Amino acid sequence: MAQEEVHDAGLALGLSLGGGSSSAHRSNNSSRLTLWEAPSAEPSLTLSMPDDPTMTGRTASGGVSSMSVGGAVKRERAEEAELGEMVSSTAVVAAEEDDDGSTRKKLRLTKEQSALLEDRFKEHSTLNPKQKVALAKQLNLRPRQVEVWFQNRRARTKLKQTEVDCEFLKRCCESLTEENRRLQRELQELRAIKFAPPPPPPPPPNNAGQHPGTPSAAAAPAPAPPFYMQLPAATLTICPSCERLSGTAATAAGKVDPDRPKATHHFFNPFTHSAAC
DNA sequence: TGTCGATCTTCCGTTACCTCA
DNA sequence: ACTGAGGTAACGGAAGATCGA
Repeated sequence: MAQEEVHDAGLALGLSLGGGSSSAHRSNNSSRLTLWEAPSAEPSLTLSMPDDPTMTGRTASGGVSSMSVGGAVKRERAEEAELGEMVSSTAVVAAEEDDDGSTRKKLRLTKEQSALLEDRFKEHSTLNPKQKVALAKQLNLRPRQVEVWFQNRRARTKLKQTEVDCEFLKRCCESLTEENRRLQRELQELRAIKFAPPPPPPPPPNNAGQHPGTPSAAAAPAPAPPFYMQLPAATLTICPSCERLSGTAATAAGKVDPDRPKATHHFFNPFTHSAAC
């Protein structure tokens, strides 16, 4: 891929002076200077190897080179600058240079890091920049890594949900197919009755109630309602804003059976995942 | 007030690394 | 020891939103 094309050939070097001093550097908005309070009282010197993908385009002065490689990377540079290169060596596995300088070593998050990220994700699936930086600081990771983790986590959640929805639709489809077959059979039977010769004399009373045209009706138990009918279908309406089916219309009309459970279930629409409704 | 460019955020598809059976 | 599959960190690009000139 072209990712190596943007790697700064130079050795990225972040230098911060300790003793509680503040360092000033440029954020990604080059017209703005931000002050950063050094997190450590100790003088620190952080070196990153040239092929570290997260250091793309950074100049040796810790600023941002003129090479434009996309908003996310530029943003990350600024965020890292704000963090003052506080990332520990344990977090940065991706720094070994290969012979051709084209490797992309991969960080493996620790259990503690994953657990904390999961906790935060449960609270909110997105992070604002402040939260991101704070969390990165807490985890001893780069903000970009936290950001990427949340992106991938959202993608995994979505994929999982898609699988669940797919399974649900499959069952709906099977149920509808079976129901269709049943109705077709019933239709054929009704047609047969309509065009059949006059019925024989009425059957004995113990057979009362059995349909003359359905000899198997008494023997066969009543079929279970199809899968889709187990849903409160009568209360389903399509929400115009999100195209989901919902159960509000019948409820609003006051025609809902009080014994029936409230139709709070959001019928699945595979094409919209909006939670706005 | 409308337009334009820069920037940011998120999503998506993909790549590449790592682990494990 | 080798290998293929699966998981996932990381990437680049597109689209949409926001902001200042």
